[in-house]
Amino acid sequence: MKTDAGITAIKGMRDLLPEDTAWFERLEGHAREIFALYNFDEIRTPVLEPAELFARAVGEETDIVGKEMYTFADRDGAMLTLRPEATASAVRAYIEHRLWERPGLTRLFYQGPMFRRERPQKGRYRQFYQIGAEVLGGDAPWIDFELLAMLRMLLERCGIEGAELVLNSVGCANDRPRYHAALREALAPRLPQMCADYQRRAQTNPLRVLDCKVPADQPIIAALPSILDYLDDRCREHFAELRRLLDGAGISYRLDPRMVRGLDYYTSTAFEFLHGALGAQNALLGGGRYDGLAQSLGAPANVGGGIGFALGEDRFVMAMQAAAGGTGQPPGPRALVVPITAAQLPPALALAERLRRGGVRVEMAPPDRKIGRSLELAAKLGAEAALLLGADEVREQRVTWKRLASGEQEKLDETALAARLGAGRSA
RNA sequence: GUGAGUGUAGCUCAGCUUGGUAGAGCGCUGGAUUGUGGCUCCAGUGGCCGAGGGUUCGAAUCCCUCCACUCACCCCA
Repeated sequence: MKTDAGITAIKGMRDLLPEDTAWFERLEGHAREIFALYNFDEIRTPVLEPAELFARAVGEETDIVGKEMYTFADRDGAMLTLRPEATASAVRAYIEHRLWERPGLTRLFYQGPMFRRERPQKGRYRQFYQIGAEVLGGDAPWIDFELLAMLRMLLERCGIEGAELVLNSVGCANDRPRYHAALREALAPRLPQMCADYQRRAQTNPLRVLDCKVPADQPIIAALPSILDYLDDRCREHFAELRRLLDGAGISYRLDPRMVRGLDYYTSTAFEFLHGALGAQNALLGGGRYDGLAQSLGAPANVGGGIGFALGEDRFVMAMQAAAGGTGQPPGPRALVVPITAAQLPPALALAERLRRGGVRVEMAPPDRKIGRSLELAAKLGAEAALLLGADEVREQRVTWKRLASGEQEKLDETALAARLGAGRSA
């Protein structure tokens, strides 16, 4: 909607209204709870970073860096970028503050807005929200296992059913040259038949050819060699061990040797959770291992690897709403305080203050309206009770408590009222 | 960057084919006699019909241009 001044939110950026933020808060609450169980602590990094950070971490050849970043010159000429993802920032902070010197693994989670200048569509916005976590300082398969187990718990807690875990290993720096060579060789005779995009991509980033969705190309892609046949001993054993752990814990997944990730820093383990309720943007969350990223950002060679994930809150919330069968409403006040005339406004305000100190969510009705109007308002707000305060009540030092659902009412002193409002309530 | 669809009241939409002064439901405001609600009934509020141009006596309606939004491609969370 356009305002009189013609000012609207800019393309791809939206206002999250109370009925939306209620879902985001629910998701974030569940995530914080579960992250704590796995001993993750929160990190908050700046929304602005030096442009170079993402070029180095995410990769010059990626779509994100190549054409989707909000990058601009600061007043002093420094090139700044609105973060398109947070792993690079988390690892930058990990190095900058030498967190690897703290005991044990470093487990960090984050939450906040990310920015990518893409064409908006269902489940995709230019400002979107991610929750993610990173485990830094180790590369053992059981670390990968724990991260996936944690994600399973989060999906369960959020009531999301039918999410499919897709798993692959994309190999390490050791494997890539051999696999790329094999890919190029296999592709060479077929390349002229493939779409133009992928003819170019076969040179710049052969792995991404596997991502091609053009139907005509599918038979060609199906016949290409599998990355899994080109893993070195270490990568192969790492992946095999992870799969044993997952199988042992009853965590099911679909192995997809064609699944690759769009960020260059990924190595070995790569995964996605897909969900059907999201339209074409069906990736609910994604992540993987990125051994070597810390070194490429300046960490010493002895600093261990890392693994992490990011989930798209906007998409996750859609899946939660699909599972709950509706979009829902924010909770609303527990009680509406109704001063019957303006004379009772001060005592009504005082009553509301005392109730709030007691932990009750309270709304005030404007004074001097017909009582019927105020009760109607209470009903529409979803309040459990209306608290009527007129001249009689003030004189008697009591409040008329009325339960909206049943219509029953009673004049109570404030102790009894507090008990009535406090009994058996959860937020 | 490419393609398709849609723009009419705060919201969801009808009206457009076959041009004749702008509609419905919901919401909001008030009323149905005094300090008692959700239902019902009555009334009211609210729109340069996305913008600009053209055709016409007359355009929400037909034509052109632009813009915005949505979905999809691409890519990703």
